[in-house]
Amino acid sequence: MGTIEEEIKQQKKFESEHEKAMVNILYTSSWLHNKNAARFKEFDITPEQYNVLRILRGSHPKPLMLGEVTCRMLDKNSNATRLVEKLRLKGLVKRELCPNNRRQVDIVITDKGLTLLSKIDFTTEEWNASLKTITKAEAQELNRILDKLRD
Amino acid sequence: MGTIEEEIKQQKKFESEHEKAMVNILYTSSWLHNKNAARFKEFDITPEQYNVLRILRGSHPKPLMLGEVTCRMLDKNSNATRLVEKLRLKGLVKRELCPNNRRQVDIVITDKGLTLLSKIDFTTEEWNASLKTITKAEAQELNRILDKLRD
DNA sequence: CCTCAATTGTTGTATATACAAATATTGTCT
DNA sequence: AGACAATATTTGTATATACAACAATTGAGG
Repeated sequence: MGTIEEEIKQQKKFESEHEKAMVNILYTSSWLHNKNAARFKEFDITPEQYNVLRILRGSHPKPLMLGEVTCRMLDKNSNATRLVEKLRLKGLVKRELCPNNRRQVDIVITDKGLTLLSKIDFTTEEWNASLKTITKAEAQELNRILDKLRD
Repeated sequence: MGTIEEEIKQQKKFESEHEKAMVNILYTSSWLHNKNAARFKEFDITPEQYNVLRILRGSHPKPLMLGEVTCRMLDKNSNATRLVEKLRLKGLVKRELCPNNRRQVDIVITDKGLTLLSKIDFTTEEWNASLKTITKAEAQELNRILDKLRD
């Protein structure tokens, strides 16, 4: 591991710190995603499916309709219908037509889903430790700058 | 736009600044990717295809074999064979079997590809301006922290 | 009530990611 | 030369992303 230039064997210098920061965010995100995928592999779910389960646990036992799941997802353009269907086939969530509005579909995490998440929780400590190359103050500064970038 | 908690309508507080930073990187990366996709749409290429073209322009007129393209890509797991094939069908790159090692495939950007990139270059100023919500010093600090995180 | 726009979700198609198996070629060892 | 490991790429399959078209339901206004 090293600077972003080394990682992608950049031939020419970046034109600006801003361009370099953009590439660095995209690259680091891919790196994080791969680490997450490896982390969840033994539990037979993907990072995206984990994210949906976390969202549903956050509102449990209150169900969320599909649209509410979508707007809480990290990637707003992804297709909650199909992600939820994958989880349903694994028995981790339930789908129910909402009785008072038949356009809506209520989604609830099942006991099996909650159990899976609590198993994954046990691996969180190790996970957090792997991010401790930066200090808490640096993490705060990172959050501040990223929030400002999207402003 | 606002803090990452608002963006994803987080119900509970993040457990740590580190966890929040991870989510923030993934979220900001998705946000950047979407902005990039919109930027390249009028040129009928995707951000991933643009990245490959940039890599090939960087070594032009020297060809790169597929493996060299792969290791320079932002996402190392993506499949250069198929990305390059899409670009070839658009006439933006050429593929040639390497004469001195028939396992290798040499990839070169075409004149059409170079012309396309130079057209896109004209939009770069506007693009850079949109990242100027953060200062150069903040971009530097961001780069430093991201590099350290991956260490 | 009837029409029509808005809401909510589903489906189709193209692109890219993730990973493993398969293929062809080259270099090495005996 | 023959066997075999290493290299370079291709292909298959599953997952997810991006976007648009479609369908069903609801609510508002005449």
